[in-house]
Amino acid sequence: MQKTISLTDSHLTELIHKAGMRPSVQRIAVLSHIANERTHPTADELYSVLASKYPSLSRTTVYNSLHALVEAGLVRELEIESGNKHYDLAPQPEHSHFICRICGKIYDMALPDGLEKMATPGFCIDCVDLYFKGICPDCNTNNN
Amino acid sequence: MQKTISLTDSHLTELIHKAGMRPSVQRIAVLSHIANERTHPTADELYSVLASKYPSLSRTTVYNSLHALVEAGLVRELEIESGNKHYDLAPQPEHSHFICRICGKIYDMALPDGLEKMATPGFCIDCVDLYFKGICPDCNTNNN
DNA sequence: TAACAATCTTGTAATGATTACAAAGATAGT
DNA sequence: ACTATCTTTGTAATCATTACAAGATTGTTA
Repeated sequence: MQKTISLTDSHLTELIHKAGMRPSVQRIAVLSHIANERTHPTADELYSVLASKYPSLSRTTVYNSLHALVEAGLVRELEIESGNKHYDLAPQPEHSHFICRICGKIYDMALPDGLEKMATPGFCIDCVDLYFKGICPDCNTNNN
Repeated sequence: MQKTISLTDSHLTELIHKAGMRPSVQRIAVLSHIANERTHPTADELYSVLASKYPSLSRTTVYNSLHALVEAGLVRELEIESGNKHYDLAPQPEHSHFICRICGKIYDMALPDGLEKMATPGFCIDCVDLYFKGICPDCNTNNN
């Protein structure tokens, strides 16, 4: 089992504040879920989970918060699943992602250094996304 | 200037036929455009271009053709741009892709061998997608 | 070559994620 | 407390994609 470090709300508040945004309850909730659950949720998954805790929460607010957090560089958008954007905490070691075709779960994977050197000279690279697709160990076991 | 090899319609017909599908005019047109123009078009771009040549063409047919061609392994779906699937010819050397944030053009790039070995043991990888984003040489020059 | 069955195409309607927008609510600084 | 600014909320719109059913085309068989 992997040890996870929980980011407290006051720490997240500080991060949001430093990014020049107001640390609203909703933004903290969104960022906290992404940072501490590490499930790479979609906007809709975030809404479903948080709506029970914050009954007045609007889907639009989740989208607004995500956009603001991405803009601030605190959150990163994953385009690993067609038609559904997933979100991951940004300030952490660079890594790649794997999505299981059966259960849909997204896992963190290693990312080799210097991949951007693969690019043809003359191109200015500011973002590298490496996505793997296949079957995860859990689903592989269950289907045997 | 890069030398391009044109795939004739009769060759594409054969490819489609071998894949167990009927080589309809529409499918050949879609595959031919993807194979010979190499612009990594979206479904909508394909529709716009081909509709002038085939006035009765339906958007649904473009989607149907793309699905069938992807299913057959002749065409590959790129998820490099959020909310817009792009399409590329599949049977060609493995490569990665770069999208320019300014002009939106997609370029082919190298792909290092053995990337799937990055994955954590126990995972079964059947697909590797490497995407770069940034500014292309053309747009870099024009903005200086 | 006529006829049947299977496969494709087409157009329209539906879906689902995301965005636009305007009004109501909350916050920070004076 | 006051005011300007920022944020949330709900509804309506958008846009790519999919579902579906009817009509057209093709391949096969006789």
